[in-house]
Amino acid sequence: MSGVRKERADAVRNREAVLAAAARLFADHGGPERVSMDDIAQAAGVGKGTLFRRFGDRTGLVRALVEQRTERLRAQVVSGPPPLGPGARPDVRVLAVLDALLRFKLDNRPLMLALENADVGSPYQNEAYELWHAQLMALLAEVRGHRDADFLAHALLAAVRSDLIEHLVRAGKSPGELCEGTAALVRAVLGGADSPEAGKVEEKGEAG
Amino acid sequence: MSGVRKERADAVRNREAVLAAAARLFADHGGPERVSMDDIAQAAGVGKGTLFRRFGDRTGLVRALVEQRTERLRAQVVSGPPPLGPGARPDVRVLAVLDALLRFKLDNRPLMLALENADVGSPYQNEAYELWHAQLMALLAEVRGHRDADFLAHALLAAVRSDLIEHLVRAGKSPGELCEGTAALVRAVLGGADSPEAGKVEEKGEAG
DNA sequence: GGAAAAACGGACCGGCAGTCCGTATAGTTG
DNA sequence: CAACTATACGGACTGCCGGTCCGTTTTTCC
Repeated sequence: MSGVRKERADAVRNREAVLAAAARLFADHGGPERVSMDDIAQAAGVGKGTLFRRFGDRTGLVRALVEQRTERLRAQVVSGPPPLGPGARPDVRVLAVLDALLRFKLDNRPLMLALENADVGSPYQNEAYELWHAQLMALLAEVRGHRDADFLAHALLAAVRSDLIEHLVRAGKSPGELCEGTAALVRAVLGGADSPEAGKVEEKGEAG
Repeated sequence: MSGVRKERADAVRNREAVLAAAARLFADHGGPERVSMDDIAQAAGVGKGTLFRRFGDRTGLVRALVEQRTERLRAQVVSGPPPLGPGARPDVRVLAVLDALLRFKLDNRPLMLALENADVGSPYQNEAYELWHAQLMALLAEVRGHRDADFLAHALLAAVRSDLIEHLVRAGKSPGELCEGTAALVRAVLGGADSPEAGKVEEKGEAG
């Protein structure tokens, strides 16, 4: 009775080995473009054929890596506890989401930089982007109406793009400064109040 | 004394031929990564050696193209007539600059997209970026104080990045909608008022 | 007109993405 | 446990591309 055979154990092992090796090499070398597929295969301890059979091509590998990395964060936003997840006030949540995204990218700096630069237009081809955008747009609409919510959500996300973060960090900005800047942007977009009272979004951590 | 010889005529001719060919090919193929240097050389009617002697490598070629394209716009901002150039009120000028940048990128869509994606971090290695940023930061500081002006200037520029524009256009947005979105973002950042009434940039007394 | 500087061009080199297929192995069945 | 089959493995192989090198051609200057 041949139904569907399970995925072979060695295949699973190899796939994970490749993803792990790729993540490390991309991070080490600061960009997927700077690592050859041969190097990845060798570091993972598999043949080149295996690598390409699994992931199709370089882009496929990068995409798989993106999905693996963002899944955790996505889960937190979709169904985690407030303020990131549902339940918090929309204004609070906008800041929480942006802040989480920023911190996530700071924590995975070389990798996320590599991933967003995978190829032309890649940050916008990433499936996760749609999610962040839809989420932010809905929240913005709640806070300040539907007008321009679409574009403004894109603008907020653009402000935490990996290469901008990289640029600022290299220019000497501290993570705290970036968080503070992001918060200021969010405040401005949310309702304009620059003063804390109008839309006091409780300060999250960094700006302590 | 004959210390310096002039640049040879054929060198000038060839350099321009290469730049023109590269611009066209990049635009046609939607990205500098998708065009081989051989193709560029052939399209320009020069040998490969000539191409590399002039521009060093692919990056150098792209950079030269960027400079050539942005020079006009730069001149307008630095020393053109208001509202783009000096003389206009800072709040007006912020919008004018952003809007000009947006329109410029819309007009040169495939090329600018290609240029900004030249390689990792490229939009921020572009010399012109420093100019736009410094300009916007100064203007923002005038309007709303120095606090966060640095980051907010970056955020504004991030909102008109070529790949975002490309994404939005492909998603069906009209240029008008993009301008409108940009304007909304600028209003929010400038002083917070979103509705034309509630708190425009403050009182816009025309005659200062 | 002629010599030297400058530039030209395309053959050439090393390396890399992606393919192909003979071999090895996990899983299954009796 | 042994045989058997589907599945996966791996690395040799191919074609292409970025960048170099150097003999040849063009420009400039006197």
